[in-house]
Amino acid sequence: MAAPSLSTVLTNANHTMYQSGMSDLLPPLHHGRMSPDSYMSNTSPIPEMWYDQLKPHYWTPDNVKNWICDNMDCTNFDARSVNLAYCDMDGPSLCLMTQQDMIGRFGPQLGAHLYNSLLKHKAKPDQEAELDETCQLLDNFLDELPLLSTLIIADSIKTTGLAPKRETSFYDNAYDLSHFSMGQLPPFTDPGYCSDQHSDSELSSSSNSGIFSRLHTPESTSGESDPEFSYPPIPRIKVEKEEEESCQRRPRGRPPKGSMEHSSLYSPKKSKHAPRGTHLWEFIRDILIHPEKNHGLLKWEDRREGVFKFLKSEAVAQMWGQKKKNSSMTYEKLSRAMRYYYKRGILERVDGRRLVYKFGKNASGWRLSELGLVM
DNA sequence: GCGCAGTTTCCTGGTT
DNA sequence: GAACCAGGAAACTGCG
Repeated sequence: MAAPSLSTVLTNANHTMYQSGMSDLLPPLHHGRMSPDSYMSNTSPIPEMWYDQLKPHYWTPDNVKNWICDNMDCTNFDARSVNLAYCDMDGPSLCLMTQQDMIGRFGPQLGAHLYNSLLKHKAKPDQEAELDETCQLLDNFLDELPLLSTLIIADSIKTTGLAPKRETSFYDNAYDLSHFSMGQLPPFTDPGYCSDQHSDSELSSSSNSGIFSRLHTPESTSGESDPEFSYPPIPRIKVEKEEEESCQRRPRGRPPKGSMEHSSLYSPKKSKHAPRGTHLWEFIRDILIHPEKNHGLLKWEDRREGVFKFLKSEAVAQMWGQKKKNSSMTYEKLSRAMRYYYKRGILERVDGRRLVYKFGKNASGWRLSELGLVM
């Protein structure tokens, strides 16, 4: 390897920056994305290649340095011939550079290589777009639905005997909680499930930050939050007949006991071209690798080993149910599906630990190397 | 229509 | 006692 010196220097410089907390000073990334280093905030070391997950325009100075290092490594370039100060720039500045600028700074060989690499990165489709559906689901789930707030209210009633005061007018339009006493809380309602009745505009009247600020997730970093959400099953109230009819759909799986008589609900109606969607383990993975959207639903126990834990098991199950248009999903059912992954090597057992699972050899897309190295 | 993968639902029994 | 785990069995959906 001809370029260890500068790589080492830059890596050490990065490390010093991170350790000194300077990364906190980096400007926030666009689109609400977190800086790559914060992906690793749980248990993992500093990422060196997270720039690969972002458009060059969003790269931080660290991302740029790592990118340069990688290119020097793969071209066996002698790092000693590069002025370190030339590497100090952020993504937007880098994107403004012409090929001549690159060659001027880094020489004809490395400069041309860097310029081509930059073009590739610019043209590369955003990998995170693949996660948009899950992200959107997370946003919708936390932003539009009363579930978690309902749980908070239920919890509040359970502990104090009093319903918490409502803070926004959102529920006044969509769910008037004052109509519900304990045991008659409004059901988890899926806007996609009944999209005819509830347009996004009707339901999305509050910002993420507003909802998030109202959510209390005190255990989100402790790993001991499930009891917080160990609420009794929320009874479903009857919905308007009109809504009911439009939302009627034969649920997947074995029909609930005693439901076979209701043939109107189970008339064969198949949409051959409905999208299959992601699998459960992919859904879980996508939540895990999007910690900025996670908000304490799941957390990595051991990022390198792929060990993770459900912090709000029922909430995740409800989200999964929302994705699959199945409002009766529970953690019990979700966990059964998870256990089927053991046989297939997608998950591995983690004995003796509740709510803890581990990605297996047949699970992909969660490893740092997969997320950061693939061009 | 068939077969299969991937759940979903129900269930029993065990553990924490 | 509740929540969770394990796994068998049956039923269902989506897709080739």
